[in-house]
Amino acid sequence: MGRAPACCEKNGLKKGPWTPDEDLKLINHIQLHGPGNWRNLPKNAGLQRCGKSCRLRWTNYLRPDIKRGRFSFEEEETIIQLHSILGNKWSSIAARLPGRTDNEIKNYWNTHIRKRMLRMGIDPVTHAPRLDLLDLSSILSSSVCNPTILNVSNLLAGSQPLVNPEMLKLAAAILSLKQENLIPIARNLQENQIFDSLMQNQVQPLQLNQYQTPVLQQGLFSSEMSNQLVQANNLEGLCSKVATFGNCSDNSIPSDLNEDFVCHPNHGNCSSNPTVPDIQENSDFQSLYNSNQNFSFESVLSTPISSPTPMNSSSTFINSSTEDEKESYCSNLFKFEIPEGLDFDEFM
DNA sequence: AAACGCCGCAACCGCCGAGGT
DNA sequence: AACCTCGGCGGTTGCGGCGTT
Repeated sequence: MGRAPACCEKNGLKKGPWTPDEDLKLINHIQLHGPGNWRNLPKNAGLQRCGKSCRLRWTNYLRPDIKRGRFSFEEEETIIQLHSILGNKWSSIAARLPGRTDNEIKNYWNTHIRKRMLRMGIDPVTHAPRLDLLDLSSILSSSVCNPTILNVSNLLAGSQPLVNPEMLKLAAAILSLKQENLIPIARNLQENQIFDSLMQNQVQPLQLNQYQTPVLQQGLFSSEMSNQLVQANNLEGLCSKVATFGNCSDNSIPSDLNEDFVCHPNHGNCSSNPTVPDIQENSDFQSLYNSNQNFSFESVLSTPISSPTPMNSSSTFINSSTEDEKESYCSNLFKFEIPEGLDFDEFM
């Protein structure tokens, strides 16, 4: 696997995947002489590789302290939390996850977490709700508080609609519920501060880069950053509420909403409590985000890099769970899936 | 069974900063 | 100050496995 290194090709050095024999040579040499001096290592170890290739092979794969296998829930939680603070500083994130390499974390982020966040309507870069979803929140905010304001046809009119039509359907669904004397829901939404916080967000999108290393060094956890995480959580709550209602066989739901938002049949929450869905339902993934509200730098950064006790040592691993099961955490959390017809790239 | 397409991840690329001369 | 070497980092690529048609 992997690509052929240009430098190796130029120098007549071997390229591509490592063979077990090469691995053995590299391991034996490092066991005898230790890592380092990568430039001369290949020659001394009898390898037809460039030093850089040897170093990467060692640090990303052969190092004895590397932990293989699936990421635990605790690890995933830590990655997301740290990424919200550090951004794509994979080496810094890896330093807090004993046994994991920056490359492994980067890969896991790009292939699993990032995609899941997109599905959840969370921007994986800023960890804030997606802007198009914020548009929805502004519609809801104004219309729930002042129902005379909303004119759906105006929002969709013109060559460039103000909002994504799919989002508008969601808004229409909520307004429909409100008109069916479901005011408490709207009030509950407001109690979650979703409107205020999201409105702020809409005006000033989060610039997470400003919270990188300098903030870390100061040991501060920005309240604004915390708010962003909470806001993301709140938006999830909104989605949960809306989509849970969509799961009801209630005639108050516009038919076109049900067409586009596929609800999972196994949720069945509406039957037990059809009017006020509980956004605090058990969900590992939701608790993950909820935990951000209580997140402190100390809790993460206090773990020594070389700590003999991995931070997940006492946690419940979900290594045995399949990716589908992890996905189900999300679907349980939000009670809806983005319609397949929606092109995420279109919103990026 | 073969063809096709998607996905995960190992490995490379290119750039940068630190340290030495 | 300028240059060079080395190691590290984030971004990207593409092979191989696997599921689907």
